Formats: sequence, structure tokens, C-alpha cells
Amino acid sequence: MPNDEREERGRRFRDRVLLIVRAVPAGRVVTYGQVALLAGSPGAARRVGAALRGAAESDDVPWQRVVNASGGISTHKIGAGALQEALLRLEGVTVDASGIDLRRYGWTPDGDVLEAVATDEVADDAL
DNA sequence: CGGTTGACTCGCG
DNA sequence: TCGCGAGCCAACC
Repeated sequence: MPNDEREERGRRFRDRVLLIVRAVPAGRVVTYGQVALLAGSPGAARRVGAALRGAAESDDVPWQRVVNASGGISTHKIGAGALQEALLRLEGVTVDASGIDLRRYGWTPDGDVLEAVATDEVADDAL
């Protein structure tokens, strides 16, 4: 498989991740695995974090709404944990020692998002 | 070109 | 329940 094709795919994955994350409404959260799945790469949860790391500077990406599968904050490792928790609380999300209750704040993509991702509407929207 | 790394997950004890 | 270890997938080095 050509090298540039691999890059191309990697870029698309990142764009899709951003598209999906931006679709998450305030006050709700999604897991890395969930985003990876929606982005078309089941099992690539770790890459979601890597993708967001670069987009963290971009102010229109609500990266704070992405948490791990157990409802915990994963950004403590990169020193952004306190900030993420603060941002989430401002949106009305309860974050305690046990983390976040996904049954309560977990978000499931609606039809529009699913369609946008499915129809590959990424290029226009993501940039 | 092969080892390392990491904003992850899941299964098992 | 709660760690812990072993997969996972690319980007990086």
C-alpha cells in the first residue's frame, strides 16, 4: 500500500474525528472508542486522543466532551485534567471521584451526524 | 526499517 | 469492584 495513501487515510480519520466531536452537544460526553467506531476505525480509540491533541488548539472543537470508556478523565496524563473537568462542570456535567455517569451524560449520535459521516461529508465541513 | 509510545479497551483473577 | 496485563493502530523516532 502506497505511503501517501496511508497518509491520506490518516488525515481523513482525523477530520472525521473532529466532525464527530463537534457534533457532541454541550452537557454530554462520548468515549474515545465510540468516536473511533463512528469515524470508521473500530478499535482505534487511542488514535482519537492523538487526533484531538493536535486539534486542542482549535477553539471550535469541544475536546473536553471526550472521556474514556469508564467515564473517567484521561487528560490528567497530559496535564489537562483539571481544565477538562472545569469545562465540563461549566456545561452542567457532574464530575466526581467516580468520574462521569455515562448513563446520564453519555451521548448517542443522531441521524444527521450518522448521515454526515456516512456520506463522507467530511472534507467540506471539517475545514 | 523496526522499536517505542500513548487523551484507549477489554478480560481475567 | 479493582487493578493489571495484553491487545490495538498509527504516528514518531
